[in-house]
Amino acid sequence: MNSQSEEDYLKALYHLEMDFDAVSTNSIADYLDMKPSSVTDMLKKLAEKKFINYEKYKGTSLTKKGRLIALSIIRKHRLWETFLVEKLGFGWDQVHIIAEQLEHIKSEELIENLDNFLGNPKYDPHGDPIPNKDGEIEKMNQKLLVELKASQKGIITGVKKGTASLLNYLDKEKVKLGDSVKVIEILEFDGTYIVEINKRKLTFSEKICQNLLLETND
Amino acid sequence: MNSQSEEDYLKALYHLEMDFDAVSTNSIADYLDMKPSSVTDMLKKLAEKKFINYEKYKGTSLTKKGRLIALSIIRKHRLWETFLVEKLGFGWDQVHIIAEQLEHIKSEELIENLDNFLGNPKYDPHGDPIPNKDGEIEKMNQKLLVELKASQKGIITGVKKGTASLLNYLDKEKVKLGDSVKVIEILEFDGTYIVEINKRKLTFSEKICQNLLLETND
DNA sequence: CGTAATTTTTAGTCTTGTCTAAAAATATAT
DNA sequence: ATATATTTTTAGACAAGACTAAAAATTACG
Repeated sequence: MNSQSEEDYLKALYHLEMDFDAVSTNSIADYLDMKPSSVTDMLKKLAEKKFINYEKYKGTSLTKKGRLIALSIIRKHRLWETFLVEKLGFGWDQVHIIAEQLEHIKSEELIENLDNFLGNPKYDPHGDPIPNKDGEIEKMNQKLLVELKASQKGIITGVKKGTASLLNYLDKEKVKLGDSVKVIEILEFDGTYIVEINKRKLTFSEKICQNLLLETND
Repeated sequence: MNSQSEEDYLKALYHLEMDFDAVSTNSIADYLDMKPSSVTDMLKKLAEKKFINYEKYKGTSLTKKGRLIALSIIRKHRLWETFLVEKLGFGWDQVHIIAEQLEHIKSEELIENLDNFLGNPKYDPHGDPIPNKDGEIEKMNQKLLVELKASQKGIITGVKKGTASLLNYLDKEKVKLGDSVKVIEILEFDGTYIVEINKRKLTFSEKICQNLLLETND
């Protein structure tokens, strides 16, 4: 049985691996709001249990075993969020903190029954996909940024043919493939998109949005 | 904010106070399956926080403040049990362990929304009363079926402690908590009760009648 | 290339909540 | 009423998981 703390670390690792290739000790510490020394201690423990590949000073990554545990926590989190919004009438912005607690409840049967009760939803109220009990996540679709509406999210996968120069522009703006994009606002006047990437607000013209490819989940 | 462990102690105190007047250190240790020395440590801490009245070697009792916390945990426990049985299809006997985890989730709003979602139930699936948010427990006119005379009525609220197997029997007979019971006839010879439940006539042995709890209106 | 800055790890401390072993207080029984 | 048994508390240890401060490794820069 894994502790709540171990589960939090594995979940953090999973989320950080989406954004960065090698996950550094400091980035985990930032993410979990803890000191790097505490992180090092836990990484040793998780490596001992074969949940992560860890080499001193070299960063870390989840093993298959570790990833499955992370996905099972994410599954629980997103199912509980769905429950809180769909059944208990919470707003989608209120549920995260409560789900952070509920995700650690230990019972296979509970989560399967909850899943059925909710009608086996594929996405949570934030639009994030819910892993199935084998840790599989529905493959996402590719879309242009211009097809997204406010508050929707995607991951940058590339640019349309013949627009290689766009990549240079993105590079200059420190935007990389794999970066996560969230639409904050779309200006009605000229179709300009205001988006958030890596915690920074950026403004994209309509032309850019017509050429930027994203992976989304619907 | 109280720790899970503190909450477990307060809940134990509450249950033990029902059965015994003075709650001894050893009885708490037995109840929680811990060593008496650990209990002493925690009692000091709880006394410090004014949750209990504690005098060395003299036993302990809940303060008003402590009792309210205990009741709020019991409220959560029983609401979650109701949810698990009514909504997720768990059996009566499976829900206790899961509810022991769920009862420690911190969120006032969660429990109020859950209460409403469940239709503000007054009794949990075991027939135990659910305290309201002010810690008040509806005084029950709880009787055993065997105390009723012919033509009297009641609502099934549960079974006596230690007779969980009776629940299975009732289940098999399609009798649920909340069902209304009317005594049709009591056989003088062996005390067998003939009752009507859901428009069906059923026969209960005297032993069953001695263990079946009902809510009556007198 | 070598020094400075940054990142990561080590070493040692602290808190919470448990334990064991032994001492102290209380209860029981002749 | 005193010796014995039981209960309760104290004292000290330990594990988990966090922290601080300092050392070591890595990275970045002039």
